[in-house]
Amino acid sequence: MLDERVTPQQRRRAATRAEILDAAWNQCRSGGLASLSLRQLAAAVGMRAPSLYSYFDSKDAIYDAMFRDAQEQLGEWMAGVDDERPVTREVIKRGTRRWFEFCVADPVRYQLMFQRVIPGFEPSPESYALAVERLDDAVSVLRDAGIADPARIDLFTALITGLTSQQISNDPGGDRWNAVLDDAIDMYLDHAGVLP
Amino acid sequence: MLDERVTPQQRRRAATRAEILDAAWNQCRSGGLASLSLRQLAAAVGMRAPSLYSYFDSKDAIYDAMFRDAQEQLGEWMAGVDDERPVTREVIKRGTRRWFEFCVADPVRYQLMFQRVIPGFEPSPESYALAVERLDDAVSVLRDAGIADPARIDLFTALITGLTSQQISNDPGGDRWNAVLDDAIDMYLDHAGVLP
DNA sequence: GTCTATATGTGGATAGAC
DNA sequence: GTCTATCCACATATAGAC
Repeated sequence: MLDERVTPQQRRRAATRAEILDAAWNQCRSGGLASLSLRQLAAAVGMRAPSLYSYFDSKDAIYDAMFRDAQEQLGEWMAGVDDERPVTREVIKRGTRRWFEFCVADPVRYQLMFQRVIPGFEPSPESYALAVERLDDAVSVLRDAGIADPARIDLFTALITGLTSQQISNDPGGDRWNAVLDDAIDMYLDHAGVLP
Repeated sequence: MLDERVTPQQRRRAATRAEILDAAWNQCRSGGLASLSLRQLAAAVGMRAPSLYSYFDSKDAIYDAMFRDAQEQLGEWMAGVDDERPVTREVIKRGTRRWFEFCVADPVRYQLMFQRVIPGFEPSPESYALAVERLDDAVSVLRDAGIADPARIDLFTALITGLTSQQISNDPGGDRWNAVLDDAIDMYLDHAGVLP
């Protein structure tokens, strides 16, 4: 933060990195997360494979950048949604639906964010911190709804991730579990005895 | 079924196949599903890689045999548990806990059975039929508990798989979500309005 | 600084000798 | 059935041209 000037070289470099990331997403969407190949990726942006190492230290660094990218997308997607107060049933349903939409819109992104699918890959602490922020937003909504018991919060995360991953795995493109979302929230809140 | 005699050669072959499968499970458990390497696998059973092709048509065929193996293990594990009648809350909780135990006991097995993690791999129709049988058992329990609405059943599968995968992903070896299981079943059955 | 060219070791898979 | 030899694609890393 000592020097915020951005040289043209840095701009160019960032643009190329973004282009590479974009191509990486496309490749993963069409063939699965693990199908990412540096040769094909380089070809997609008009390079040879070794040149990618000028922009990313390793293949895992690319995955990490994608992870971070996804978390930032989620942050923007949820902006303003988890802030609504007072918390009502409709607020919780709206937030959950919005999160659900984000996840089913891109199964590969969901895999990268929430499942450990790439053998050696773990997100860096900086990238992971973004994920923790999003979880904290959700926890804060539940707290303001009157739910503070950690076990009750664990039940919530299990319920929502279960609905989401079932939708992605067993009815991609459909809405079988989307149709159950509101009912699931009512079930949960009734059981918790809040927001009557 | 026209000729059920088993020659010594067939016995030997089946034994070797079983030995290969066992080694494959061990390799995946230590390095993740995707880490399976035919060279290492062959070495583990005292062969060279190409010899494996005498027993399995491809690497995916090995995954398929593992998938089938896992489904058969689940069938044995659940034998007698999903048959108890009349269905009470305790019966459902017991069945769910047993299924949960099976899943968390071997995360790699769970990944293979319920998540699509291997890029090209899909279970063969014959192997997948075993998975459908297990699901049918659970559905039959719910039906006999008075739950027939497909949407309600979808809610159940989402709830249980959510609890299980959260346990495996976020608290491996612990019992955070196991501790919520019974509460989750009560929540679900209360909401469904059955088995008061 | 960024690229091309190259080297090493890995992987799945096949052909053909025995 | 099992092996050797081989092929092709891959990730990773380094040397050197520009």
